[in-house]
Order: sequence, then C-alpha cells, then structure tokens
Amino acid sequence: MEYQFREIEKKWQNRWKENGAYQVSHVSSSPKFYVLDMFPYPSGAGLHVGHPLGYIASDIFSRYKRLKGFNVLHPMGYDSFGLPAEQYAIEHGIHPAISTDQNIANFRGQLDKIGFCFDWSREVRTSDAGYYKWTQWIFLQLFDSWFNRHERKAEPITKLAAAFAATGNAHHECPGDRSIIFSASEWHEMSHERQQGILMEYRLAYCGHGEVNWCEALGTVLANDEVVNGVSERGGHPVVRKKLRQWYLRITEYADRLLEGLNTVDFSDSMKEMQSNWIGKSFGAEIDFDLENQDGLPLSLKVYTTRPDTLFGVDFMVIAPEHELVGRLTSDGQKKDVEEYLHYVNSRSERERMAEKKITGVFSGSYCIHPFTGGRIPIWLSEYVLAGYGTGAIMAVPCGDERDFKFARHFNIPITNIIGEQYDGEEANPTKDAILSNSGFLNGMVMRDAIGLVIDTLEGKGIGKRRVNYKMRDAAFSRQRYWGEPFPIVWKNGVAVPLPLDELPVTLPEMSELKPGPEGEGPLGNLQDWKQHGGGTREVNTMPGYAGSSWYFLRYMDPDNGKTFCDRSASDYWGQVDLYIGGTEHAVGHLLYSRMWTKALYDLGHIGFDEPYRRLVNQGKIGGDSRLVYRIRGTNTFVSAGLKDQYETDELHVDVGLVNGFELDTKAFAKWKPDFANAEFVLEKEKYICGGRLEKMSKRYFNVVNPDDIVERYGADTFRMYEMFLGPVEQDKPWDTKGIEGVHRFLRKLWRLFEHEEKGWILKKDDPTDAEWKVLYRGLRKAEEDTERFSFNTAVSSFMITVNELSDLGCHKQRILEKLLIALTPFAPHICEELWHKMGNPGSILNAVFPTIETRYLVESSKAYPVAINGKTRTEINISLDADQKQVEAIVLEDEVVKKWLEGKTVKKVIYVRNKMINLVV
RNA sequence: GCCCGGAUGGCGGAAUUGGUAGACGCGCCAGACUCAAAAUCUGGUUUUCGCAAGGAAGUGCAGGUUCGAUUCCUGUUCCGGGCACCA
Repeated sequence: MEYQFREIEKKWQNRWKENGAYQVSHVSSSPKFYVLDMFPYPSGAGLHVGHPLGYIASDIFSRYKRLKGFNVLHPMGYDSFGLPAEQYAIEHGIHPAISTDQNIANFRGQLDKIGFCFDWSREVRTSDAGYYKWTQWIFLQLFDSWFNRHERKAEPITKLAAAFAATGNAHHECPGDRSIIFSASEWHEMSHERQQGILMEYRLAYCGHGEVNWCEALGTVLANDEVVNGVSERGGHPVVRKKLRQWYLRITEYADRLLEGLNTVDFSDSMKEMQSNWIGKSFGAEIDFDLENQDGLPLSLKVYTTRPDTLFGVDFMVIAPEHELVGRLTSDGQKKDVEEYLHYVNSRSERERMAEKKITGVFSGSYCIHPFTGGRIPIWLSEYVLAGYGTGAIMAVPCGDERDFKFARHFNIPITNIIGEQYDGEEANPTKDAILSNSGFLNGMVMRDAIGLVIDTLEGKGIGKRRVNYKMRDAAFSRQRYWGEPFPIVWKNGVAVPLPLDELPVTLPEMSELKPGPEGEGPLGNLQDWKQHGGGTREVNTMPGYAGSSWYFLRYMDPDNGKTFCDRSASDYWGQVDLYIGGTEHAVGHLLYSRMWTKALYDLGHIGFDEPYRRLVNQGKIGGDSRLVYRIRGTNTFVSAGLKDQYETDELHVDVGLVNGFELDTKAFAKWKPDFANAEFVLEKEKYICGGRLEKMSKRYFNVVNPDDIVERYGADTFRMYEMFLGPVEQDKPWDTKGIEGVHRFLRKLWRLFEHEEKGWILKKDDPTDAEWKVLYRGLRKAEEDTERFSFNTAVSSFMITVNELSDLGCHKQRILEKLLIALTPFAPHICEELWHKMGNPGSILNAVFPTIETRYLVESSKAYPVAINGKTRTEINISLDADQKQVEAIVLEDEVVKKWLEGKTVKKVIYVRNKMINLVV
C-alpha cells in the first residue's frame, strides 16, 4: 500500500476529536506551557495559504512541548467585532452577527483540515455576550481606577476621592489638566457634577474630546485607511477633522512601566525598539515666552523642547494650526492668510501632514520676546507641529534642526548660528557636542553640558520647567460604530454613571439598518427607546477592536466562567503566555494595549503577573506570485510574454489556478470569464507564457492560493511541512505551489522505510548499527535544536537528510524508525500516528516521549580540515581532533597540494582553529 | 517624513559565536526502469576560462577592520512593513 494521506488524515482527525486529544486542564502536576496565536479576525475572504503560517509554527511548537512533558495550553478563538462586518452589513443588508457566524464556520472548516491541536473547548468570540460582559467589566475596572504616581500603580478611584476630601489634590497632580488645583475645603464646596468632572480627569478610562476624520456626506467618522487623499474611500466625499466627545484609556500613565517591562520580556530588539519609539520618552524643558503684545493680559507661549541648550539659536516659533492661541495671536493683517491656511490644514489627515515633504506655513503676525536677549521672535503656524505632542508649540532653531532649517530657508527667515564652524550654512547640524557661541551666558560651553544650566536658570526665573514628555498619547477608546461592545455607562446630568455588575452584559441591541446616528453618534444613537435607561441616557458609542483582544489570553484559561472573567486558580496556573506568535503589524497597537490592561488588572489584584507575553515571535507574510497576460490594445488577442514587446499591450492579472508554472491553460482561460470566450492567442513555441510578479496575496490579483486545495491534493502533513520549509517563520516569502512536491516526496519516502510497494511491510526488529544510530541522532539533535530556536525550515531539511541517509543505508529497523516518528510528530502528526499504530504501538504518539539523544554515537575523532593559503581554501586534510598546533603544522606542511602552493614562498604563520579550519599566511 | 525590517545560484532558502558560501528542496539537464507515460531511482547543475587537470570571480553597491567577512564597522541604493478609527 502506498501512503494514503486522505484516509489517514481524516481517520486521525476524527479519532483525536472523539478522544478529546487536545483538551487540557489547569489541574495538572505537569509544568505548564502556554502557546498563543494572535487573535484572528474572521474575514469573509477566508484563509489563504499565508494565514496559517504562524498557526502551523505554534502548533508544531505546542506538540513538541507536549512530547517534552509539558501541559500545553493552545487555544484559538475569534476577534469577531470589527469594521468590515459592519461595512458588509451596510452594503449587503446582512446583519454582522450573521455574516460573522458564517465567516467563523468557514474559517473553522479551513483550520480543521490542517490538523491543528487547538483545544476548541476553550474557543472564545469577542462578540459573544458571555465574553464581552467581561470586556465591559474590565472597562469599568479601568473607569473606577486612577494611576497613583507615587505608588506607580492603579488604585480604586474611591481612594483618590478620599485623598481629595482630606488634602485636596496637592499631592496628586491632575494628569488630564495640570491647571486643576484645589484644596480639601474647595473640594467639599464643589457640586457633585464638578467633583465627578474632576475625577474624570484622573480615571484610567475617561471621557474627553478628540479629533476624528469626519465625513459630513456619510455622516460618520472614518478610519485613517478609509480616507484617501483627503476624501472618503467610499464615495469620494470630503473629510475634515472634527472634535467629538470620545472615551480614552489613560495609557500615558503607564508609559514608564510599559518601557521598563520591555526588559523583562523576550521580544525581538526591533519590536522593543518600535514600542519604545512609540512611547517616545524624551527629556527636556517647557519654556514660557512672553508675548510682545500683551493686550493688558499677561500671556505667554509655552513651548516644549528637548534642546534648551539651543535657546539662543531661536529664530522663530511654530505653533500647531490647532493651537488654542491661534485666534489670539493672529494679527488683523494676517487674518486672511491664516484662515486660508487653517482651511487647507483641516482637509488633511494627520498622516498626510507628517509624511509631507512640502513646506507649508503662515505667519501669525505676532511676536514673542526672548527671555534673555529681549529680541522679537516671530510666531508662525505650520502643520509640521502637531497639537497633540508636547505643548503644540516649538521654538525653532534652524542651525540645529533639519525641519526648522528647511522652514527658515523656505520663508527666508534669517538664521542665527550658535555653533560656530559646526554649522556650514548648507544644512542643520543636530550635534550636542559643539561649543556654543552667540549664546549669552552659555558662550564657550559644550551644548550637552549647557542643557542642565539653562533649565536651572529658567526654573530660577520661573519661566521654565524640567519636563519629561511622551510621544504616546492616550488611546482613543470609543468608536461611532455599531459592531462593537456597548459601554456599560449611563449619562445623568453630564455625569457618566457606571452600570452595576448585575446589569452586565449590556447587550448590543438588534438593529436592522446601521445608518449613523445624529450629531456624529454611531448607529445606536438612533435607538431612542434603548437610549433611555435608568433615569439617564446610555452611552451610544461602542468600544474599539482592541478592547476584546486586550485580554482574550486570560479568558482562554477559564472560558466558561460566568462568575468572573478568569478564576484566579486558572490564571495562577497558566500564567503568562510563554510563546506568542503573530505579525509585526501589531507591534505597537495591540501589544501595548494588552500590556497596559494586564498591568492594570495586576495592580488591582485580579491576576498575579503584569506582563502578558513572555516571548513574542513575529511571523512573516507569504506573498502571492501573480500571473499576467498581455492583451493587444483594442483587441481580444493575447500575446505570450516573450513577444509582448512587439505590440502595444495592456497587462491583466490572470487566476494562478489557470496557469501551470508560467504556461497558461488557454482553454481554461477562455472559460474563465465571458469576455475571454473568444480570446485569441499569439503563442511562442506552441505555448502561451505568462508574466510573473510577486505581490500581496489578494483576491484582486487572482493570486490567492487556498489551503483547502493544497490539503486536498497533498494532505495536511505535506502542507504543514511545506509552509515551514519555505523559509524562516519570521521572514516574508513568496508562495510557490510547485515546490511542495519535494516535501510530499519526503513523506512518501518516509513511508517506504516501513512499507515496500511489492514486499509490503518491511519493518525489522534487528539491532541497529552504530552508523544507523549516528544518522538518527545527528538528525534528531539538529531537528531538536532547530525547533527550540524556531528554525523550522532547517528542522524539516534535517528530517529530509535523515530519511535520505536511512534509505541509503537500507535501514528499516523499528528501534530507529519509532524514534524518528516521535520527533517528526509535531510536524506531520497524521502520518506519524498512522505508522505508530501500524507498528503495533498502543496509545497515541501524541503522548509519546521525545527521544533522548545518545551523544556517544555522535563523537568524532577526526575532522577533514579545510586548508587555506592566504585565506583561499586549497585542499582538505583529515587530522585527528586531538592534534596540537605543532602536529598540525607538521602534517600540513608535508601535504603535496600544500607544498605545490608554497613553492618559492615562506610560511609566516599557521593559523589553526580546532575543529574549524587551518590557514597558512605566506 | 519618521520608525522597523530585508537584499546570497534560474527559484525558496542554508551557513547557530568571524572560519570550507550555496545544506535541503524546487526547476532544469542526462541516464535507468517502461510499449509509452506517470511514479520511482542514479548522476549533474553559482558564473566564467579550460578537452581535462586546474584556475579566476562571486553573498544589492562603494569602502574599511581582520590571517580570514554573507557575518563586524562606515556610507549608499533598492524593496517590504508600521505610523494611533482595518484588524
């Protein structure tokens, strides 16, 4: 019998399901290991071969750890709230709940065919009320908390209110608004509403106002990627920035802990760097510049700078177009220009503003006064200064800052040089090591050393302050959408009142039509009856996609618990995720949010660890290999790729399923679309050859390869191994269906070690030879090392080498092959289980023990050393590993080939690195 | 624009700590088996010069460090990802 993968895989998938082979419990005496894949969004497009890449890697690792004796938690579920389902509902009139269920069923069917070891009894869906009840509950935990900066942790808000009643807020600077300062007696005199307003400025989940992409024509808020070139992607309507009431998470309070936590986790350096850049901690100063024209009121412009040492190089100020003083600073003469500029800026997204190379700006007409020189400094507006960062105003030092320099050049603003020869007048020099000149009391100092002195001096004069700043902003936590978690909040007299636990979950009400609500509200705003609740008005925004995904790793530990989000005994046992696999696209957003939620839950005593993911591995993407055909313009004639330059052609994507390698199946092509039914072809060598291009795997390029088809043709084991064999998990790589044959041949070759086509079952009980043991253990050692370091592609190749060598040796011995099978199980579980049983083993190979490598078979006594002369390898000499420098020199210099190369030259030095190489320097 | 990656044969990739560049697989070429095909097996396959033996060049590009660099350093080009309401 040949290798019948279809029957084998079906049989074992059913058997494993019946036996609950993948169900685990936290009541166990084995050490735990938690392997998690990033929460998938069940998209309607279904899986293509790129999606399971990370799942296969994590599946292999889970199975491997199980063979190593660990109790492995490996769950899967769905991040099933999200914009696409809502969009689909709007366009097709199908309720998101229905399309989501369909998508999930689809998704699950595709996953099942690949033979994953997920414990499906733990499946969670963020859109299930049983799940989002606890998302809402955690939100209320955050709402009911504030961040105590002295303790550096979250605490119940009641503790803060008690502190206010006792001592006012003198010890607890208001993070939302630093200008809020009050005493205990003032606190007592405040109205309830005012008190709640102040507490809101402290809460970890709070309500404030923020700018969104507003599309008047659609009556809705748009995501950045729904905005293209300043207009909506749907319909091309104008989009402007608009301020709306929004919920936020005060993640900025956790900035330092998020930064420090990076030292305790095993993420790639680039990942850590991306996160710390996002947090963007910087040290500098806030400086107040008096305005020239005070208009009777003392008024100053507050700027933030990381380079106070350059204070004497300030040639102008730049404020963000949204800065609160814009109106006040605009002179009558400049009014028209400023208004025009604001209109222009308002039409641009933040991303466009940051990416813009073009220099834009406008003079406000006002000046401020340099605190030391008394000079007049013009105040400009420009979009390169963002309102959300620092104070929304900068002091521009063109000789030291590239953007300031370009701005000054563009608007002909004279540049002051404070760094002497270090500034060449051609470009800015951001050095900190220059000696200052033209800098008053700083003259002669090295810039680096002047920073502290400037700040001290400014603080002494009361016009500046040392300030740590973060680029990270508080995370917007509300969406004007339907398909998300409703907030468990009711508004009464402008005060947000949390609903009690027994009213959770606040279920998402049924709606037949998802059109935007009034005044920028989401669809829920249309439900007048639902809105009225408990003597107030419900919050009608919903939570964003990352709400449910910020804590799902906890719910997997205890998915059915109706009393709490996750029982402490479960979270204490499973603890941190030991291995988290997902794409780099989540580098900042999702990972920072879930890290913050974990820290807050830890602070409040709900879990026992404050970092969710111990180790993170980023999988790469699999690209599509598109096929192109060339239609002669204005005709229905297609010309083969090699001849296309002889014609004027248009390039069209053709479905990769209609192409074998590069050769088009012209008959299938004619049937593909009605337009092509009468297509004619200009062939080369009797064939139509397509063009090729590597690009994203996407329906629109017709280059999507469905894993179902591959599994049907080659089996899940082949598919799994091939995905790994393609290259390093972390790397992006193109898909090439042709290459899969090699892996499939490998599995057939493995099968033939057990069963001969004609002779039948040929397994022998004989004792293996040393050579056979050596082949086995060398292969297993490599496979084990490679698996440990996530190098699955080389692990697969080491299995190939092992099977090739065992075949060459004619080894059909049970004692060798059963060890090989166990080690291969994580990669190809079905075939291994089948052969394991055919060998007569009781029980499942899933529960076998990973073989111990017997190193005594691997000891080498000599090595074929490469011998190089001046770094160029000339020959190879077999020398004992015990040889010392002298012996090696003697052997090498006697060698015929070496002698030939040394003719007429003297050997200066012999470099001998044991077990590596020998190099003669002549 | 800012941040993070990447670049090695015809193709995917290997080389784990600075030590034989191209493992393994695809593709291609030749051969065996076969009426034939498929499957399978055997050999070859970086480029270039050479009948061969053998030589030269070679890891995006330009330099540097070193006995020795795909690996470390400096500069540079191109490609991919992220940039806060896609998830």
